Amino acid sequence: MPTSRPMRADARRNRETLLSAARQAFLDGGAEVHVEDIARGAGVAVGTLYRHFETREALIEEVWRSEVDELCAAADGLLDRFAPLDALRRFLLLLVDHSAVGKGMSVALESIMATDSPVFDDARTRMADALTRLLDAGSAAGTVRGDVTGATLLRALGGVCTLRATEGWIDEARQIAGLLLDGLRHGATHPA
Amino acid sequence: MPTSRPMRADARRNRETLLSAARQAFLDGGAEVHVEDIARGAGVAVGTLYRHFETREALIEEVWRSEVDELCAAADGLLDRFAPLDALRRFLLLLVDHSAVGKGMSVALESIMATDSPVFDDARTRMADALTRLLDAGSAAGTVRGDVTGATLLRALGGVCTLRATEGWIDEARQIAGLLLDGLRHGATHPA
Amino acid sequence: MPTSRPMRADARRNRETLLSAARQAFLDGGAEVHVEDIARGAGVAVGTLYRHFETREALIEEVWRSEVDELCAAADGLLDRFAPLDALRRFLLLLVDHSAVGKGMSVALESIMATDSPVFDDARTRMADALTRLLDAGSAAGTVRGDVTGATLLRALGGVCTLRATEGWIDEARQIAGLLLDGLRHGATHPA
Amino acid sequence: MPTSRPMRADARRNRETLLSAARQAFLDGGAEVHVEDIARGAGVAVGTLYRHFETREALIEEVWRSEVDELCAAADGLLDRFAPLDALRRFLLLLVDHSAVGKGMSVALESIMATDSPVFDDARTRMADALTRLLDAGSAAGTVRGDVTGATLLRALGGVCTLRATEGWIDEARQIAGLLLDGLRHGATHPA
DNA sequence: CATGAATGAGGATTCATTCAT
DNA sequence: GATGAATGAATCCTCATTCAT
Repeated sequence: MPTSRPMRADARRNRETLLSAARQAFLDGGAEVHVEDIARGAGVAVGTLYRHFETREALIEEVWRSEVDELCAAADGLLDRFAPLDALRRFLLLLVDHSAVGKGMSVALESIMATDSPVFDDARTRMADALTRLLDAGSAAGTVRGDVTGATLLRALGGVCTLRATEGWIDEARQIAGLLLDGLRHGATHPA
Repeated sequence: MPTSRPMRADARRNRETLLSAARQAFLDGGAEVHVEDIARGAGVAVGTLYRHFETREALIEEVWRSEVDELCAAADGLLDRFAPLDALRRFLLLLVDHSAVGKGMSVALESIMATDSPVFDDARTRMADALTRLLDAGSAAGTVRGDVTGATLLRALGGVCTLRATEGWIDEARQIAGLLLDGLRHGATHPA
Repeated sequence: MPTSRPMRADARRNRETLLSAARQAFLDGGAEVHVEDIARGAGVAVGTLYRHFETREALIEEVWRSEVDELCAAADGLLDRFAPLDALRRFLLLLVDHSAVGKGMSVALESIMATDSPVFDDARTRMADALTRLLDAGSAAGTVRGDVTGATLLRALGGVCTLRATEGWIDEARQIAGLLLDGLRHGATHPA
Repeated sequence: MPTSRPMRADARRNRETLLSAARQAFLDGGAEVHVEDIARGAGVAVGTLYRHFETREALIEEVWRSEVDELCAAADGLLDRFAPLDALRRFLLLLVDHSAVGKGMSVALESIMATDSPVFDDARTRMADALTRLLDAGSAAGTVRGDVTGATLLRALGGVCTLRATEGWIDEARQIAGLLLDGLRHGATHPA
């Protein structure tokens, strides 16, 4: 009886479905989603939800973790392939798109930033670190001002993701990203 | 609450105390404060709270309205006394200070932006309008780019106010305000 | 606003009713009574129960405490008025009657003895102390053997109270009390 | 479970293991053990548990039955080899030891006595009958008072078995057994 | 047969709101 | 008018039992 036998196929599927349902529920109804709703949204009973996630909080945390994982990886990937400023721009737009396709990032970001619960310390730190890497690269290249930290930019991104199915929000979000990018270029030593 | 009969002095005092207590409670405990706590904070019983405010939502709305009134008035006052770009800068810093002195603006803004509940439509619209007046003045003067709406800037301000007693958040908030301001100047026809 | 204004008449009445209902519920259904049942039994809603008692456990504890208070007081009263051995005999019979009139003592005793939860340490200790006083008096008078502690007698009393609406249980309980009493006299220095 | 086909060796082994695990679980955690825990303790999955026992209750009943079988057999064995009063004394001490060696008797007895569920009627009756045989023998020999029934003594034994890993409980249990024995001798026609 | 994932009724607790005092 | 006790729907979580793999 190995401690971690590979999860049964249907169980893994349910786990994924639950995570998706939770993401969707966050998008639809904000942060105070009810476990019953998530379960119903995934087409399973609450018991199943609790088999996969210790508590409501644990599920929420997991949703965030996966979102953050994805984004951090993207940030590093962009840095490998593009010039720093361009990587930064693309990352901000990625954030917008990420929110757009309903991946739940908007709520994630919002919660990560709006709370100081230790539960999200990790997510916050990793996001801030990813942003710091982008900013530092730009700063080293002289195309981004050097006095803004990843943590600060993370806060500033709130507006990009704080949206709720408003008409035309995508263009709005892109414009905000553009504003911040212009602001970051403003004091650079080698203005692009 | 018939307009005809003026409210008794103690009743009016209770009303004000309740509004203050609610503001303070929002600051201390986020948005999901309990009515009991607000009432206790005001030194009255829940029954008294309900005499003055139809529902919990009505009280919250009222708190927001007064915050927004104050800020909108400030925006117009600044426009009267300063050049548009300067007025905009001062307004952004005012927002930061407003949050700083515990006036509850941060939570207000957050809620106004993060919800699309019709309850806050009014507050949202008035805030956006105030910002639009500031932006339009700058745009007319050629010191602010002309393609950003008040509604968009309102969203972008989320990061300025989304803070929770973090060490050094004031400097962070000011820096974000600065970033946005620089971004807004970037495409202006007459760069300052 | 004095910290402890005397409780309103109807509130006090509800509190008492709830305690009675809880006692009755314990008698009827053992220790795993449901809060809803207790509340219904008292003719109030669960919310009222929770206004008076922090948690289910707190209510149970309170029931026990009042039962134990009553019995300990009785023990001391008997010692004042009767010779030690007689006081002991009367106390044991009192225990039987106490169970008989549905005061819930049986379940109380059972729970007190069958658990080592710190919640009941106090109740256990006070009961044991009361019994020790009775035994010591008898021992000093030479009518009760001197090597049995109150704690041990408390355990031995389990059988007196462990009963569930059996036909003829009162006589049975009295007989058990008699057996123990005879056992306690057996090694006395001055057999009665 | 048709009697016709003998149970497979591994199936029988699982059944035994489950009974042991249940006994142990009762000892460790009281009466409200969870089926999952029992199954885990036996190293099998719940499904296997349910293959062997219709319901949780059925398993519990089975545990009790085997305990009671063992004790009743012991009672009769003692009567064959010792004088009635001696047999009774030894039986009471056996009960103590039985509890001591973790055979689960304490919980069994407790449950048998503390419930009037028809589920345990059988166990209760057989235990009472065994005690009655011991008492009757003593009564016939004139060394035990004749007016106490096995059922009553069964109830009185509660205190002997109601124990939870208390320091020094064995001596306490033996002393209680001694008290009861002395009480039973007290009114005998031929006091020992 | 064994496994352990899924079910879902049931139970404890919270809190906005009402209403007797 | 003020008080704070009572209400009860709503929510999170548990666990005996079933059933697909």
